[in-house]
Formats: sequence, structure tokens, C-alpha cells
Amino acid sequence: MREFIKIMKALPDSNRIKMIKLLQRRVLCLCEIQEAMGLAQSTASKHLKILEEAGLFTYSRDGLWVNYRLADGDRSPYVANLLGNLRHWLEEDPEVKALIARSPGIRREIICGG
Amino acid sequence: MREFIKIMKALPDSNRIKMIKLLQRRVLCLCEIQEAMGLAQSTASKHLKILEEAGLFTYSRDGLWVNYRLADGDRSPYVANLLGNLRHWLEEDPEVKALIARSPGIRREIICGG
DNA sequence: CCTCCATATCGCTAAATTGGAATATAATGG
DNA sequence: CCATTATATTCCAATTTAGCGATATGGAGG
Repeated sequence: MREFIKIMKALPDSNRIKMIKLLQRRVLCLCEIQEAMGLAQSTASKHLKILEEAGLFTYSRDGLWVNYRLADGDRSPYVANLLGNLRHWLEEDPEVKALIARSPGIRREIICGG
Repeated sequence: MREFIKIMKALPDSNRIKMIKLLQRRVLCLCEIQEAMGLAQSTASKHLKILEEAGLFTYSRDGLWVNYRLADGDRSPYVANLLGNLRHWLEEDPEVKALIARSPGIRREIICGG
């Protein structure tokens, strides 16, 4: 129950949902996510931590950058199911569409100096 | 997005999850749910309202009693999917099993005087 | 109209959640 | 070892949430 609640608590937040939708397209580092969404750095970092601790995201370090990606769901059937559904859920949401539309132009080499 | 968030916000609460698991078995009135879960009457009523407003439950009046049941999901694909999954999710959870085990003995005619 | 009973709502407190500025950490290059 | 840069953590104010007692509402019966 506790694990289930933790996963479900990570979802009902529009910023975190948008992060999931972003990572459905490609792997991103924190500064790219922060830039795409217009959040303070600490805010973005905290949301990513919540998603990671719930098992929805994984991360790996690449020099100064930390790459975030969707978890594969091997660890939890809840995660697998929810991330699977979220592939098609909210694809037509205006906020999500706007975010996705401007995300290709967000590149770490430009934002963070590289 | 707003509707999705509203539905997802109704789920990460162990009392509300237990209410869903209870209603998977049979229709119950508030006093039966309250009794089965050991909650204050106002607390049970508020949780039921949250679940109803999210579209997860429906209710109908029967004299003084108000019967709650799971929504059929015709209105929302999110609701249909989540309630569908919750049919098998958490079936083995200890808290849920204990609750379900003692629920058959809960009958409104006995609790509420009828 | 008055009472009774199941349910809903209000008022309040404690705890959790969110957001951002400020500060700390960790990796890279000199 | 020092400076720089991306990220993590801490601190704080504002908002939301869960819980319960007290009170209000609404149907049923006399």
C-alpha cells in the first residue's frame, strides 16, 4: 500500500505530468527540463526527485549534467501500467502540446553553455 | 489536464483506496463504510465526496440512507482504466485484506438501526 | 409541525505540499 | 588547490489536506 500511495502521490501535479510527457520524447538533463517548463532550478530539481523516488524516473550522470529518463517499469507493475497509459493520455492537452512544441529547441549546449 | 489531476488527487490516500476496495464487493451506505473503516462520520463523508466529485463513485438515496457504488467509467477513460486496474491491484495488501475480511458482517440494519 | 436518524457541511488544528531564494555539493578544467 | 558550472539541499512563506467535533440539512413517521 505504501509504495502504491507513493507512486500515486507523484502524479497529481501538472508540472510533474509535464515532465513525464517531456521525457516520453527524449532524455533530458535538469537544465533542459527547467528551461522548457520555466521553473526555478530548485523547484525542477525537487519535482525530479519526487518522480525518481516514486520509481517513475531514473537518472544517470554525464559530467556535470544529470540525465533523466522514464523508468522502464521492471520494478513495479504500477509504474509500468501508469507510464504506459500516460504515453497516450493527455497527448491532446493544450498545455502539454505547447510544451512539446517548443521542446525541440531546448538543447543543453545552448542553455547551459555546454 | 484539470480533470485528470482531480481524479489522480483522489487516489493517493489509503482511506480512499480502501473505500474503493470495499465498493468493489458491494454497494454500501455511508454508515457501513464508516463502521468498516473506523472513521468519524464527517471524515467518511468528506472522503466519499472527494471520490464522487472525481467521478470515481456515484450515489443514490434510499430513504435515509445514501448508497455509494463505483462509477461505471462511461464518463471518463481515466476513471474506467484506474477503477479497472484497482480491481486486481492491492488485492493482497494486508490492510485491504483485513478490511474485506470483516466487511461481510457490516450491515446497515445492525449498525444504523434500520 | 415536531422528532428522529442518516448524512452533509462548518470550524478548527496539525501536518503535508508547493514554490523560490539562498546555500551546499560534485564534477571539470586549469 | 581554485574557479566554474550543473545539480542538490536547506530555509521559509503560502496553500492545501486530513481528521474530528459541532452543527445543519433532509427524508420518514407520528
